[in-house]
Amino acid sequence: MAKKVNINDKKTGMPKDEYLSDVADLFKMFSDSTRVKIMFALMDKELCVMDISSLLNMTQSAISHQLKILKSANLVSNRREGKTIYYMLSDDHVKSIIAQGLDHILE
Amino acid sequence: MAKKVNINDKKTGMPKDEYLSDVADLFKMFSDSTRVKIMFALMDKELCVMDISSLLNMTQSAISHQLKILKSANLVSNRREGKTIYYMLSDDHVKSIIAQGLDHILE
DNA sequence: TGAACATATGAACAATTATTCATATAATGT
DNA sequence: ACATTATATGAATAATTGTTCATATGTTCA
Repeated sequence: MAKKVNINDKKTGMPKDEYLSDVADLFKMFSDSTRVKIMFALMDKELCVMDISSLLNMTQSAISHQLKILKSANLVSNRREGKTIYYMLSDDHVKSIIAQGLDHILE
Repeated sequence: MAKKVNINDKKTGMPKDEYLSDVADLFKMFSDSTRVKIMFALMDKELCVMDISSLLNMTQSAISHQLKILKSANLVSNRREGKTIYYMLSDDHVKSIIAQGLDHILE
């Protein structure tokens, strides 16, 4: 039988503060339209920084800053190929979270 | 045959800016731990403002402000019963979004 | 080695935001 | 009408955050 980890607080019955804070931090990554656009663009294929900045019509610096934030949250990863650095989603969850968001607003 | 609404931009092939901004705005509602806690608490049952503030150990005012924000995003609704106002989730999407967030961080 | 290109980074700034405090609104019971 | 209880709201404040600008780092090729 699989071990069941208890994430709930004994008093409130809710998940411990830490977990719900982590949930909020996760969604914070999706709460900025630039980041959402970046992640959406990466759903199909990997892209380099310049690709993304011209696709979104934003400066290389702005994109680079946001990519760093997404990477620190482990939502994107990258690989270098010569001078170019390609970014990709690091997790299928990203796709389904965005899909669910679109679902909700289009309902 | 159902009518297919095109939400994509012709140039980029991505959903139009407006939609991805709306997605970001939706997730912004889930990007604050107080709001996440409130919505989690409302998953089971409706609660009045005082219930929520004592459950989360926060002031009535802070909770009231956040409830207003959630209501303006149509994520919660309320009903009055005498002096008391009960809040509830207005949408099953809320549950599944939070569940998916928890899923991701617990994986 | 040096020029050219791709990306990263730090500081600064404006804008947004969550909470607090004080007070207002609304409903109830006496 | 008045005191009490429940909730809402406006202003103020501190903290966080996204973008810009200037510059640094790292890679390639001649």
